[in-house]
Amino acid sequence: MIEVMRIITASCSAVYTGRGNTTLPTRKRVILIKDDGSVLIHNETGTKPLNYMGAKTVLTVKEDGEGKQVLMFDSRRENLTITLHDISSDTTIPLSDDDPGLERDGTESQLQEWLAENMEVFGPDHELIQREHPTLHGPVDLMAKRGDCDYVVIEVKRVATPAAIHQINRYVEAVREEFPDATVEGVLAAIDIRPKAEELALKKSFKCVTIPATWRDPTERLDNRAVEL
Amino acid sequence: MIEVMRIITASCSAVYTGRGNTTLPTRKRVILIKDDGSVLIHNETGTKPLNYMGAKTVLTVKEDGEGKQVLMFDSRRENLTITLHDISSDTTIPLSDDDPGLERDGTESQLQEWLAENMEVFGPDHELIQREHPTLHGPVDLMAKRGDCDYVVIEVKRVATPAAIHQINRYVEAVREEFPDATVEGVLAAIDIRPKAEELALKKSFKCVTIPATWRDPTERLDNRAVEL
DNA sequence: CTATGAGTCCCGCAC
DNA sequence: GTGCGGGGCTCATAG
Repeated sequence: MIEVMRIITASCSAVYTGRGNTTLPTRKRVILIKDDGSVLIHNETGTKPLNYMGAKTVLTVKEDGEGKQVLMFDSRRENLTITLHDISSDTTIPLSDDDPGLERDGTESQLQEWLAENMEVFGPDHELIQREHPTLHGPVDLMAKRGDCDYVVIEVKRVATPAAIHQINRYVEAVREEFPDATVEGVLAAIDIRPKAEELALKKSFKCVTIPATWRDPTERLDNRAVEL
Repeated sequence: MIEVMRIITASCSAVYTGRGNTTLPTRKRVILIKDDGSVLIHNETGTKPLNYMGAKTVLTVKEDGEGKQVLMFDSRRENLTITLHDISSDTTIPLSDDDPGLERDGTESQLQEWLAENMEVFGPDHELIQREHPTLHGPVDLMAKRGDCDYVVIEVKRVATPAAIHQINRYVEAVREEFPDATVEGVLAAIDIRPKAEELALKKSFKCVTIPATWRDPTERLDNRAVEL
C-alpha cells in the first residue's frame, strides 16, 4: 500500500478548538496533510507548525458561502477548520510506507544501561541492586548499595534541572518510608547538571555525578573521574 | 522582503549530532527548508518531523563521492546532514513575511487572570494578596488570605498532574519557612484534575477546585460551584 | 546569553 | 482506553 502526502500552498485561515482555542488570520502558508490523518500548517519561520492535528482525524471538505474550500479535521475531542482563500498549488505525492524512522543514540535509557555496567563512576564499592526499582512515587532509575549505605537512590538524566532533584527527594522519602531503619542516600547522575540543580542537590545532601559527554566512547578511559560535590 | 520556503520531495538519508545522535535510513520523504534557517524532514505519519533544526542554521551544499547532493545545516552546537539520493521535486515558493501567528485563547495565564478577578470560586472570604508571589522555590501563581488563614497558596493549571501537587507542596513549605507563625494552606485550581493528582492532594490536605470548562463564558453563572475535596 | 515554565507540547510504553 | 515520563522536546519571557 502506498502512503501519500498532500501539500497545499495557499492563503488560509484556521480555527482550532479542543485543549485550547486558537485562531489564525489569513496568510499564505504551507499545509501538509498525511494519510494517517495528521495535518500541519507551517509559516515561514520555526520548527513548530502554527496549527496541527495528530493522527486519526477525519477530514470533511465543504464550501463556505463564498465558494471557498473549507477543510475540517475532527477527532474525538478536538477539531481544526482550515479555510482556503487562494490556492497556489495542491499536489499529492507518494511516500515510502515503510519508514523505519530515527535510530537514536545516546538516550537516557542507554545511559542508564551503561551506568548499570559501570557502577564504578559512583565511587568504589557501589553494587547495583536493581534497575527501575519501583516505589510509591515511581520507579528509581538505579538502586544500589554500598558497604556503609543500604540504599543508594540514583536518578539518571541527560540534562538535570531542579525537577530532577525534587524527583530524587520523593524517591528517597519513599524508600525511607518503606525501610525506616535503613540508610538511604540520593545521587544524581547526569551529563549536563544545571547550576540550580547542583545548588539544590547540595542543600539536600545529594551527591552529583557528572558523566563525561564521551561516555559512549570505548577508547575514553574513565579512571573514576566523576565529579563529586 | 519576501520570505520563501523550499519544499523538496526526495529519497533521503540524514545524520544528526548535537544534543543527541540520530541516523535516518534512506526513504522517500518531504523536506521543508525555511528562510530563517529552519529545516524539517517529514515522513508519512505523525505531527513531529523525523529530523529538524531550528532557526539560524547555516546551509552548506556539497556533493558526495557519487555526485549526490548533500545539505549540511550547522548551528553552534548541532548539525544535521541530509543526503539527497533521488529528487522527485524541488520547488521554492514565496510566503507571507508578516504572519502574525496564532491568537491563543484559554491559556493558563488568562485563567490565572480570570481567577484573580473571581476569587469567589475558592469560597467566601478569599482575598487576593498577590499574583506571581515570589518564594525561594519559585513564584506562587495566586497568593490569597482568608479570615482564618494567613496565606492561601493557589497553584493554577489547565491540566493538573501529580507534579502540580509537588509544586504546591514546595511553595507551602517555602511560605511556612518564611513565616513560621503563619497559617498556610495549599489549593489547586485546574480545569482538568487527574485522579492521581486529586489523590495526592487529598493526602497532603490541599483543596482542589475544579474550574468549569466554560469559565470564559460570561453567560455562565458561577454560583460558587467549585468542587471541594 | 542562560534559566525557567507553558504547551493543542508529541510520543511510546505500560497498565 | 488512560497514566506516566522522555525528548535533539519547542517557544516565549524574564533576568
